[in-house]
Amino acid sequence: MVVANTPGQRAARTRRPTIVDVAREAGVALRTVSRLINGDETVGANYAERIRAAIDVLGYQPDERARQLRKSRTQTIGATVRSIADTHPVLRAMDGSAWNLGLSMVAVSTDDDPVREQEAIVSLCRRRVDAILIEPVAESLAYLQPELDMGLPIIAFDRPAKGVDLDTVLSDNRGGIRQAFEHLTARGHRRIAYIGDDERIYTGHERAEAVRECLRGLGESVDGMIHTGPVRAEGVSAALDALHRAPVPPTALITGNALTTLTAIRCLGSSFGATTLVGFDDFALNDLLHPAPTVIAQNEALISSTILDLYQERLTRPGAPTRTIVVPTTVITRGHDGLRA
Amino acid sequence: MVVANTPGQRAARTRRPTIVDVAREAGVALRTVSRLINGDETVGANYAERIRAAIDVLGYQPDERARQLRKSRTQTIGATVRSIADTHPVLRAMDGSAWNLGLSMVAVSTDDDPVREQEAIVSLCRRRVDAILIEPVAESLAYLQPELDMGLPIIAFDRPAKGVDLDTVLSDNRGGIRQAFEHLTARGHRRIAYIGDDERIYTGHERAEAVRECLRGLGESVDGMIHTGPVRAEGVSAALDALHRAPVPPTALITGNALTTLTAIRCLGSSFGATTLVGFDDFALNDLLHPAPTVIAQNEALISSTILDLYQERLTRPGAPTRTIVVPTTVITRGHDGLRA
DNA sequence: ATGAAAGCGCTAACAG
DNA sequence: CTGTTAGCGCTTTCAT
Repeated sequence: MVVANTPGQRAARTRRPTIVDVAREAGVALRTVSRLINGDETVGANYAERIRAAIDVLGYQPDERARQLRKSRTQTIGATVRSIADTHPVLRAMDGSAWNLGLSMVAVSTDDDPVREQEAIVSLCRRRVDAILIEPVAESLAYLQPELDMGLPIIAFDRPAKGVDLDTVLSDNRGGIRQAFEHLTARGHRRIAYIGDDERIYTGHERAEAVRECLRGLGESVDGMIHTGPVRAEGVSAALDALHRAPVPPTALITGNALTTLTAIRCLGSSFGATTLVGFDDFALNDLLHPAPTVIAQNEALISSTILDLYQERLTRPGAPTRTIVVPTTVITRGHDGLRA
Repeated sequence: MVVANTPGQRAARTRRPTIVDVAREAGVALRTVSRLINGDETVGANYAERIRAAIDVLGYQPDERARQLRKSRTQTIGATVRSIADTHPVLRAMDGSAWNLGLSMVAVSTDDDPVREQEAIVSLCRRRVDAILIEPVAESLAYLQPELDMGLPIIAFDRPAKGVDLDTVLSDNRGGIRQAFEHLTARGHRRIAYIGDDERIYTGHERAEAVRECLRGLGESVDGMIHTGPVRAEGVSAALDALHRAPVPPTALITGNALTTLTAIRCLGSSFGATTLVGFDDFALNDLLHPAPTVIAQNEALISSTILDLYQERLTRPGAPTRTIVVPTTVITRGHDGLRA
């Protein structure tokens, strides 16, 4: 590790200028500066000029904390998500649209741990965010009720919140599985297997359940075709083995979420190319794989704008009944049409 | 899109309790509540109990804005990065270590646009973050000087800042390229080509320049072996073609960053497997590719801890000369040892 | 159109 | 060990 020291010293510190300094420098009242900053048109042009000059020469920058403390609004919406590290697509989409509404977004990770979830929510409340977006984890979010009563808009997404009545935006998990089945049956598959997330997780449950329904609808046996549990290499590998050794092996596989899809591909190794696979969730770099798997993609853009709509409406009519909105998924067909499992 | 309305109405709002409410409820002085909240041990046990009960019954949560306004510290460090969407590995690493120091991190995107960069920095200053971490973009960051003078620690990473003297943490770009050459020459390659980012970008320049040095060191011609420019499919594709049609085609290829590596793999398509490739930067899902490319990885953990060290030292000795620290890279050898370009 | 003054919710001197 | 009080920097009535 190379270290280079630059000789120059740093200048001595000056106090950070406040709005009072600006007012003094410009020779006007504090109030007038404030009005100019907040875009009030009723400031004399000559005054405005003097103030702007003062701001410039002092390098004044209003203190956002003080401003927010005084106004009630924070112009910030907070979000709790599984992991801030893996850039949640919904958040990414929201960040853009929120910006257009003059809102900032701040996200914090829960690691799908109820304790961390509550810490995250508390931290957001202490920052007095204008709204909270939650990808719920805990068995009960009843502790949110006081916040709700105080008028804080709280919206659940991806999974419904338990123990409390929240505005909610979900993907159509069952519809997505049906789309996967349509894709596969159109290509002649009937014996379709599923490997997915723990059924204690809402999306895991919904998707597995939908697979059962579809299989029954086809008159196919469900037995041994559904493998769910925490997504880990061993589990997926074992499931794959079991499927392979089944009396009547499946001809196609549906994986329940992006991580399962990736894990399955890793486990399949070179036999991946010979497996007909449809994955729930699209993921980055998907197209680099050979063959690239067909996926059921969630409509993050629509989910994001729906969340924002719900937020706006909640502001308008704080007492209105909560709503749950289900957003459809889409099949993205890629070049993966092998015929063997 | 399915919409379900839940009949329940929301309760009327109550005012959010303040520290005064807690004091009144507990029948103690405001000051005492404040001391309890801030972990002051000198609060009578019986009082403490009463206060805790009051906090609980009122659902009191201290206002972080007010607290920060009063204290000078924000306990937050801000960062400007190319894109907040693609989870910067350094930030991810920093988030963890910062947490251990009781610091929060807030990141905002620049899109490598100097205007957005300045907006981002200003926004962080207005939030009065305790320090700013910058992945510099602008031709001159001289406008930061007043902030520096006011004692705000500002640290550049990934590339040096121009027009201002900042503490800086860089990867050893040239060393990384040398490592790539060592890896390749050990496997018998001498005609090594390079496709990389625009040389107007610091890392792009350093890496391309290092390739030239290495090539010359081997006594090989540099002519036509180096292709740099904004990373786009057409450019990379054209470069690949040119390389392929060269009088003496290269036997190995170095790609200058993750995006170039991915783009090259896309362009190579099925001939990827027959290409000897070493990429600068590791990337997610790398291992899923066949064959998985060998990469020069940056040491994000070390970069992150170095940044934090620099920050701490700057707090301790505000006037000290700035330092530039260069962090070594590592070769991650993966199963990609084909012999043709 | 502008100026004086109150107060957002909190912490930290300073006395008791 | 506890209570009173003065601000942090800003917005915002309320008069002028």
